[in-house]
Amino acid sequence: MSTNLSRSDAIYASLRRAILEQALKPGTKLPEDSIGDTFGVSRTSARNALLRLASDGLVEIKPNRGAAVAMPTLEEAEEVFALRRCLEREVIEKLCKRMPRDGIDALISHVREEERALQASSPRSIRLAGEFHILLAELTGSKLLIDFISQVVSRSSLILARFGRPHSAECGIDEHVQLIEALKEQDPQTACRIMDHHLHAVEDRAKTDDKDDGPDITEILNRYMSASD
Amino acid sequence: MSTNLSRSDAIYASLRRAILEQALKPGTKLPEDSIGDTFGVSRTSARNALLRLASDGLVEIKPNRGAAVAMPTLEEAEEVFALRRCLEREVIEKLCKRMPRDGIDALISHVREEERALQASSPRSIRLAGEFHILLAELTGSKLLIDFISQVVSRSSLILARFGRPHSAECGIDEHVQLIEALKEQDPQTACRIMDHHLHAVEDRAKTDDKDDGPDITEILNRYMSASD
DNA sequence: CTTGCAGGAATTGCATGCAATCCGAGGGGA
DNA sequence: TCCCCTCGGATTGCATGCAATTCCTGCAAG
Repeated sequence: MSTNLSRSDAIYASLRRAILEQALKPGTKLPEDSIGDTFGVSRTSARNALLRLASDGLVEIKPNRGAAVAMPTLEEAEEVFALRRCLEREVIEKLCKRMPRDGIDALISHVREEERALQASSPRSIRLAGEFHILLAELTGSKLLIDFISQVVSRSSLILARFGRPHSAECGIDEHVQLIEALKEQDPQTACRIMDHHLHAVEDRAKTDDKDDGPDITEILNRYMSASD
Repeated sequence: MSTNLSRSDAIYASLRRAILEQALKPGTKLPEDSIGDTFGVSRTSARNALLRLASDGLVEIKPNRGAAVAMPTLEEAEEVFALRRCLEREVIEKLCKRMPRDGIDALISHVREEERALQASSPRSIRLAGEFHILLAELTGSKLLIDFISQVVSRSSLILARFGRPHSAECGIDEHVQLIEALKEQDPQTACRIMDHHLHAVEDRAKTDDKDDGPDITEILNRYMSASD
């Protein structure tokens, strides 16, 4: 069966999307009760989802204090980007050695979708920009690498939500296109250079810019209850 | 207070140690009931601990089927070691650039403890060998790097438990000593070479060698209930 | 004006009960 | 003999109730 989605899975997915699309901003409190109520399930399932998000680094859970969307510090931001450079280099090297059939096509069509979302000013564009990098990792075929890249990309999104300019399209789409070109030519030097530049460009958007906590999470969550993409 | 250990924390720690010291072998089933009973808590807490172990990759949870100590495949093993080389290189580069005061001393004293445990044929030696690498990561000061290294090291232990020779001391302690020397000289070339060789030596112990499932987990767990090191 | 402290509201941590799910054993039919 | 189907055991998924913990508010003393 394809309906393998237990209730906590659905909540996990919805919350994750809401955070990655910056609908839930860093610092927003996420009480088990409210989440359970808005999704029509008990605290147990909500708690479960929050635990998983915490292990992804997307929410922080303080004992007896509750969960909240994680607020990465500038220090953590540096750690994330340093490690991300390391991991993305590994991805590029692997892909230059062996790019799966139809890999380039998949990348191109993803970038197309990014462009579409960006022109429509859809909040999806924020998430899609990150998922481009996850798609790169998926093409390597290494489950673990996919996992790790997903984590640093998610955390990067969070960092941009915390420090970046509001609603900045985190990734320059041109750079994605250039990267695809270098990968097609199996040129790891160029590809790494582009990637480094790309990540630096993202990193440099870190400007101190604090935002206050969001008030009504139920209102936001209602928009994210559907499991559709 | 230092007693910040909720019940599920204690269970998580105990199970983790038992797995890393290969007292619980890959494939061993871990029913929530049994664990809860042996630790004197309800299934809720046991479940919580199992969820965290699953996100570490140490146990696999199949929906409605229960949890079991993860059985990594040879394919996954390759992924783990490839990524581990990538991450450990990052650690070495960071440490050659900046080694914290007393870092070398900490490493030396850790190796001493490894030697002691090995001579005593204690099961701790298996875990300590892995923790040497975690200590290296800790010296970099990057929380995220510590986290990722911990994951690949844990998974490596699991792989050795599954495929390696029984009770092999996974890491050659001499190589740990050599690595410390290279770090002291701030020689990343040599350090990386040693590390690569070191990891290859570990990886090469992968010999197909299946073991049957362990019968009495309660008996094993009782030895791991204490939170002591 | 600041400081200390008690009371209460909010929230989680945990235990337990019940229903749902999955797998394997065993019987009946071809 | 082989296959399918049903039934039962085992185990989890989820909901709910209660106790424990934390923090915040307000008041009174210095």
